[in-house]
Amino acid sequence: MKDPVAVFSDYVAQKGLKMTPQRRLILDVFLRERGHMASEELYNKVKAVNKAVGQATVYRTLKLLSGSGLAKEFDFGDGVSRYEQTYGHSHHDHLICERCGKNVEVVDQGIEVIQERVAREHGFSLTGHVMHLYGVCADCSRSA
Amino acid sequence: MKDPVAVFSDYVAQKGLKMTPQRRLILDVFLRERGHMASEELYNKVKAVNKAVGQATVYRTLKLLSGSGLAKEFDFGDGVSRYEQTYGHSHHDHLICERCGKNVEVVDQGIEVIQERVAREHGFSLTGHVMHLYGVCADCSRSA
DNA sequence: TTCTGTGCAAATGATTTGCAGCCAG
DNA sequence: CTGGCTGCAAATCATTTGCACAGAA
Repeated sequence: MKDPVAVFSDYVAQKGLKMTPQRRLILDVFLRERGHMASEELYNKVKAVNKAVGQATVYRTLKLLSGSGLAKEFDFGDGVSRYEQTYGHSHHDHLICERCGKNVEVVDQGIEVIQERVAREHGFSLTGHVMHLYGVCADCSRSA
Repeated sequence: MKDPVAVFSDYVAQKGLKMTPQRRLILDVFLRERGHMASEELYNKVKAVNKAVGQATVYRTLKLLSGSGLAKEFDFGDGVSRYEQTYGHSHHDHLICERCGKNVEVVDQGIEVIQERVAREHGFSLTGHVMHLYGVCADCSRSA
């Protein structure tokens, strides 16, 4: 399995685009992080390494990462787009606490199978899905 | 079962708010529609009846409808919030065609049950969920 | 009367885009 | 060289908010 940097280089090259130091830096910082990250968070972490990088570049690069398949864009319903790593990360859904915002990644094979079946029943071929379960986590319901 | 207008009146009264002609008009227009509607679409339809109604009032009223339980806010990932009627509509998930945007409402009891179980396993008490299945519909895959 | 609601316009906040110069291929 | 990049600031776009007046309870 190629390393993510190579995946990105290939994607960029194949699109006739260029590999720049900014893009490499943003990719590095992005890969170093776990979980979901908003563009602005990433921008701040990137600035910590190189203050000269512009916010627009981070936005533009995140789109490229998305296109290359290394990142996936998520929208949790607060007006901020978040991105999560998909490289070496298996698919998962989200279990979100409405009180504290805690975000747990979950997978259930049963759900995946049924989703496929539901789609097929309606003549759809499934390409992806987003499932967010909202609730109250143990900690929050205890301290309520 | 009370009619939706009564549900809204009660909600408004109980909150110490007032029932105004604008709110009634917006509610009427909203109820007359099927499917998912963005604030601006609703605003346009409302304006067709009464040009004097302001866009901000539509936004504000949609929030109230949401709070009253008559509407549910949805975010499909394009930066626009959409609302769908929940009155007399049972819960459902969405099956969305990536080519033509077709949006089919689906329910599967099996998924609902598993979702509950998954949440419980993580100590969460579930309050709601959003599930969007993305794929290509029969029509689009035929004409591809 | 007393607040709450409304329309309008200005304010927000995230994301995008135009531009002039820079640099990877 | 050349067309793609970058940083900056200005521009968008959906949504929110401040305000003075209007109107429901």
